Amino acid sequence: MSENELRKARIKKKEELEEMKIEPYGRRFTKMDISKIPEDGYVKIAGRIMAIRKHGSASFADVVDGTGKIQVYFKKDIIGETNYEIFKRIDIGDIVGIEGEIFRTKTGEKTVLVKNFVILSKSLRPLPEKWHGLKDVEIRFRQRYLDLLMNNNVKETFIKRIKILKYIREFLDNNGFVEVETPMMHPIPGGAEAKPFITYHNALDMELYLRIAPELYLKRLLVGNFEKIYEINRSFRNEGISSLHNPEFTMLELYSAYGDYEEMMELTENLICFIAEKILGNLNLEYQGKEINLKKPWKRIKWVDILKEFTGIENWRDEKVVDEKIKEYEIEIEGKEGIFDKLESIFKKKIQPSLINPTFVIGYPVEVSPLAKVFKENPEFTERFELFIGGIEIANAYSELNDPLEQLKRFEEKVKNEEEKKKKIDYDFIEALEYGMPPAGGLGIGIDRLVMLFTNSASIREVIFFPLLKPK
RNA sequence: GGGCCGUUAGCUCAACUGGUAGAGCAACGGACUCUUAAUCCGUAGGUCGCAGGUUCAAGUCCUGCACGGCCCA
Repeated sequence: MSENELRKARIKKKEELEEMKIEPYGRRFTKMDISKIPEDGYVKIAGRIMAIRKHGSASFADVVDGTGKIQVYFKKDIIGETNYEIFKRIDIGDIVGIEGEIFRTKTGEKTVLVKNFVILSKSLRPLPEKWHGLKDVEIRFRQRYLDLLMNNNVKETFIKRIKILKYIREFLDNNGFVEVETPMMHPIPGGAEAKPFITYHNALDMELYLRIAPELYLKRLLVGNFEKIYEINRSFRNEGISSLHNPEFTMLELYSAYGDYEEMMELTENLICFIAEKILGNLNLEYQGKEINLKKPWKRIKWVDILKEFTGIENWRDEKVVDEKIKEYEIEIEGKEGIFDKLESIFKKKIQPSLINPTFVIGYPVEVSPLAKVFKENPEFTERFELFIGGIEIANAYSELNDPLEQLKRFEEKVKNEEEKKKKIDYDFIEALEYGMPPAGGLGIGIDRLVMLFTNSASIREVIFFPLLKPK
């Protein structure tokens, strides 16, 4: 039967129910969770019919709610002729409310003997097949509700995501942090290097940018004497889509006044281990076939050292040396990239995939760290680290630059002309710094990627309910 | 943006070197009052992603496009 015919057959049943004075779309129904059904007694439950096994005048069905699954038994003797006719018009996918007696079948399965039932929602479209589930990735992402309905492990993944967020809040709240909210619409995009989405405010007649990072606003709060703050933020970057990138994504950013990047390393270790103990019960993680051990302390290595170790590059400021390696590693370059883009490409290709166990890479060049404080003894590098686990970049943190004039200089170095300066430099932020921001440690953790690790997901789309897809 | 792969019934998948498009589940009709991938008998269901082209003949070969996946950038 074609899709339309299947739908028509169900609409016909709906109309027959209406002729029998049965509402096909019911109302408030007080029910108990299926997972809490006792061993015996009388219960009222509700849920979706996921399977029906008809045996003439008696039939079994599986009912699923948000908490679990139970078998129910419709018997003509018990519910009567009329009700059995109503039952016959129930399809797989319909949502029903049921009351009845709990008993055990011959095979020992806990079952509700239906005494009474109502139809709460008549489903007009057939669910995907019960045995193989829904596999078509495109349908899984576009119609996530079907994915959640048919594939149990998908729901588990998202429940883990929800728990991870809960444990992050629990950990931070217990460690003296407060959760704050800052704007998602920015007059000047800042806090990261990324192309923003542009939007427009009619009444103010101005362009606004969806935030690429909350950093500059959170630091304003440090100026305002908030000391330990975090924001679990949705940010938006108008760039490519890949198994690690969704245009909107969730990040944790936190700031600790009077701290530094070393404090952030300890905090990152403690936070992720806390989550691991809660979610996994231990510190051993398997990600895409790779064994990861989260036991503290995690490896710490300087950026220059790891660069040298994996590539042999010592004089990394020499563009000729870098270009040679680009050639050697067969990395394609669009031509316009600067030396730091090239170094990043080399890092991503030759070093990052090897960083399976948690590794803090410390001391990035100041040129690629415009918001970070430099080392006192070596101003070429910043007090910054990136954390890699399972070959994925998970976190980025630094001792926050709190010298307003130095910050302005760094911003100005990034822009080429006067016109761009006006547009791109957040002078309002500089002004805030001029009132005095305490030294601080700041940390950003990619939540989607963290969830990928803990759920062994190969793609970020597996951990975002509705990843961005082109409309069909 | 580039390369490779995929798109066939509502779902999961077949269809050999081009030769009348198939199965299971779901659906529909029937039998059946302890099944659980219920079983048994029967029926129906297709713009083979879209548009061109080659050919006597295209799901199959060629070109373009759309969407998706993986890899690269």
